[in-house]
Amino acid sequence: MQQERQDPIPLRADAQRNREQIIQAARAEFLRVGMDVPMEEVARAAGVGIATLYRRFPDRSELIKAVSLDNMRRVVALARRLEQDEPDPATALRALLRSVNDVYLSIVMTAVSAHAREALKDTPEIDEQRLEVLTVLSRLLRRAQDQGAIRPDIGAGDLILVLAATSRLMPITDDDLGGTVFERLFALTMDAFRPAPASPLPGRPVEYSDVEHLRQAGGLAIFGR
Amino acid sequence: MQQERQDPIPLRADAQRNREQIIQAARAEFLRVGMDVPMEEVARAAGVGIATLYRRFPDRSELIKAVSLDNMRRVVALARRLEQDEPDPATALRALLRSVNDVYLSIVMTAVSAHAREALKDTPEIDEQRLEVLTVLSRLLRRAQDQGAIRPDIGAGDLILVLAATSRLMPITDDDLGGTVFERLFALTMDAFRPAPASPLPGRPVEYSDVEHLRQAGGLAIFGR
DNA sequence: CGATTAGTGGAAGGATTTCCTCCACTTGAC
DNA sequence: GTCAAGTGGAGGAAATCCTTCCACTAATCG
Repeated sequence: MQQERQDPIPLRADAQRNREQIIQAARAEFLRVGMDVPMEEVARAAGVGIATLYRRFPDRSELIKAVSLDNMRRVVALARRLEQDEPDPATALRALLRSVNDVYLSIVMTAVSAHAREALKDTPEIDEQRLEVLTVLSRLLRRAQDQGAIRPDIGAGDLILVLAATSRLMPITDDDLGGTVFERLFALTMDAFRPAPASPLPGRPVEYSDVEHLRQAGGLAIFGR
Repeated sequence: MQQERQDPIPLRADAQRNREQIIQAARAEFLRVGMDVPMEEVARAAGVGIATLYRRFPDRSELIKAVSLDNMRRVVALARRLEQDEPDPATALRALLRSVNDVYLSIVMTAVSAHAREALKDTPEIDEQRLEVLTVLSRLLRRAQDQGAIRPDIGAGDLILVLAATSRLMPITDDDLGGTVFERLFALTMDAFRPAPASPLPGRPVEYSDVEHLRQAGGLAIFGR
């Protein structure tokens, strides 16, 4: 489960460390700039040379694939763990959404960026895992709504789109202020979902299929480019 | 006030029309892609040739300047009108925030993008107008809080950052679904600001100076690049 | 500790994107 | 109808980005 590959020549210790640093840096840069961030910026952020990056990931597609899979696995693991261990659906949902960026990367970014779509074209595992996350998310949402902890007039699509927007507020540096600000804004955003809404929302709850539809039409700025 | 310049040779009718189309298209592309969007994409979106764009705006800086000024003027006009005509501060504030993108472009984007900072370096009017918008925004917020219409534990900076994130949800095409979805998500976001918060927010209210500070540190993803 | 070989960084050439100018053609204004 | 302002798009210059190559470094193993 936790194993890396079948059993190719294991990486040397330093190479393994670099590989992980690259994935982590790439993830951050993808979120900060986009999936079209220059490879050299990724290398610099990871503190390695450009050649090291290319040796490990022969082209951008491979890097995107590795980052996406790594991210997906983390989200799915978290989602499963939460659904199993946390009896209160509202708490579980909030904890899941708390890793906004993972969820955003998992559900939206891998489905939106042209680079990502190309890179992940022949990787069905991605779609499976995305579906898994979506399923858990929807289930938690419904249960939280059933027991009155979340306003009833929203759908999973609403949640995802708000998340997608909020992910832009993720702190990049280790700056203290940045961390605090994110905590505040996340809490603030969550407050929008509490029950007894101030006013009914226009239209009907947005589902994930609507998000898909919007993406195909390039309907929202967040799907730009 | 409404006059275009001192009195250079007035543009021919079709040229004037094209100029306006270009500004409008550039604004949309800036929001969709960023201030580094290729000039040709702007031209295409405006339905004009690349040469026409360059004839009207000799380089990117001029275009950014024109778009920013146009946008600023609209926001300032709206802000003044609202403060004068709308007695209820909460309603006025909401109406102002309703043009998320104008406000976002005015306050954040012109202060963040490297291109924009370079282009607007010697245009003090921009800073004046931004200050004007900020002043009205802060005043409306405080008044709305004083009369209990908005939760007391937020500052203008919180508002601006949430706006900045929400602007990513702006509809791009004329798609009906996109419009509705934006309305929903805007209403949802506003609901986060209603009084009697579910839980107190961590930290202290974020002011605009904090936003500036964060920008300089590149502290949030939204300031990326 | 020394040999071996996977691993590394950065320079550099090639490919691609983007900028911007030029000019033959079109169209509004008078 | 004249003509100057205006237009589109081709194409060269410039910048950006991708990728390879190779001399050098440092884990690993005996």
